[in-house]
Amino acid sequence: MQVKREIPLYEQIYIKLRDSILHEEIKPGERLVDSRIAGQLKVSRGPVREAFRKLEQEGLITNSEGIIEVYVPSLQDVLELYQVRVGLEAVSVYWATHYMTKEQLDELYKSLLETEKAVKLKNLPEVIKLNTYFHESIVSYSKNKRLQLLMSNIRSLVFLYRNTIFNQYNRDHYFLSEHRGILDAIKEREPSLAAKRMELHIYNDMNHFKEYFLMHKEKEAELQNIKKHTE
Amino acid sequence: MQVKREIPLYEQIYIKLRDSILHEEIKPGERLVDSRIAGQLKVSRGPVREAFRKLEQEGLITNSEGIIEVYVPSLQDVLELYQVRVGLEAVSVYWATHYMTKEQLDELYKSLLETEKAVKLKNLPEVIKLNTYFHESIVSYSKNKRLQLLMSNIRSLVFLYRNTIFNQYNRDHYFLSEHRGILDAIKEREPSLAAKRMELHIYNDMNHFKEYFLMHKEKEAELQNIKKHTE
DNA sequence: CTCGTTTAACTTGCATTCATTTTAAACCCT
DNA sequence: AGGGTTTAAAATGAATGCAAGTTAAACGAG
Repeated sequence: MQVKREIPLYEQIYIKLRDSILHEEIKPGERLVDSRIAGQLKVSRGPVREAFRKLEQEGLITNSEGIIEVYVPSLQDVLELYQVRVGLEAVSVYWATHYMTKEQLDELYKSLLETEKAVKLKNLPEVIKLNTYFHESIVSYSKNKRLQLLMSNIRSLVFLYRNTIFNQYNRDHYFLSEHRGILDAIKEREPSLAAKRMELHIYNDMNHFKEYFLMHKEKEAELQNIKKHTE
Repeated sequence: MQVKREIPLYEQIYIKLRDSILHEEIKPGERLVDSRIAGQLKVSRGPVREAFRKLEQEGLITNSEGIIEVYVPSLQDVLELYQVRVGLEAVSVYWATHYMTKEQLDELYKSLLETEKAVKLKNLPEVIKLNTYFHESIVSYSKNKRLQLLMSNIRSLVFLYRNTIFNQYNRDHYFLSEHRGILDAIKEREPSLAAKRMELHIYNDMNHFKEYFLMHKEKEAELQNIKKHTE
């Protein structure tokens, strides 16, 4: 019999802070002070500092001259993350094509139908959920643990950014056919084709994100202008 | 003017341990005890523990039930790392093709000639050095900071593994023409072709590594058998 | 009111100390 | 000698204490 050792405090604090950052209870750019957090959580500063080091290595917080702040991704950062995703998800689907069973594939086709429904109903949260499911499934079917680890880190950062700057960017329904194209390539057991389609899909996604971002910034600038003139 | 704050101890310890692991002064599987290291470095345990958390997050050490050990990669792990490399380096060369200047390209061609010389002279350390230079250059020309970060982490782990299990696996000279093919594609400014060739190159590398590994294991098993019979 | 100085609070980094658990060695009894 | 118990050493986890530096507020002189 194995007796489980309880999870150490620094690990619990790490998870708690990580979640708080991803759920925006702690906002990007916000400063983190070990003593303050230790006080809030009623623990000593030691474990809090250890948690900081983990978050720092993960990229969720920055440490510049001893000043700890929640990571604030720039557009450049997000584009770089997308480029990395292109590489990693292409490899994912390449190997997933080798390993996925017919049942697993059918499941994804089914989920795709649900996504279509959700798009028609303009149920955005559901669309996002299903879209995430699509990508995460394929990554997990790659049977590559490291790929999964890297992708989960990246997803955190992209997720953080999206929720930070604007609630969601409204993607059109074009991605449905792209998803279908990827599944079709898997069905035909053509890993390279599947990878190619995944690449294009994510590049498209990236470009839409970029456009939406710039549009958003423009609007913001306009608002600033109006504000200035009325002052 | 900026006055630089001195580097904190935990950071120095992190770097020191990291290097020690990569240079095999600390061997894979070896247990790390914070109090012992603190004693050796004549510091307190606090900063050592913070360094541990960074190394842990980076994947260089494992933490199972509070027992900290240097990461021992399995063959599966290394193959997974190679698969990840395929994705990341393909993306690297894709973007490097956009950004590399003629001078930078010429420099790599020149380095390739040197590699050929080194291969002829069977100067293995030089070959390895130049090979690493080739790949790292392309990653850096991608102008993607995150890509560079991920690749440096991965390189550490692969490096660790190679040096651990056997000193070096002896790759044939075939990779020279593959490198040349990649550079040619960059010269023609064909990002997709360059990416494709990089993929194939790394997959080839991976397969050779695998073969070499299994051969090595076989020999080891034989030696074990002989040992048993003579006991 | 503004600029500069003083000073108090805060923050970080590191060391020391303590409690608990784990490991290993010594010991004893049969 | 073998097996089990006792006990001492070591290791982890966490709290507290302290020094040095930074920030910011209070204060006062011009």
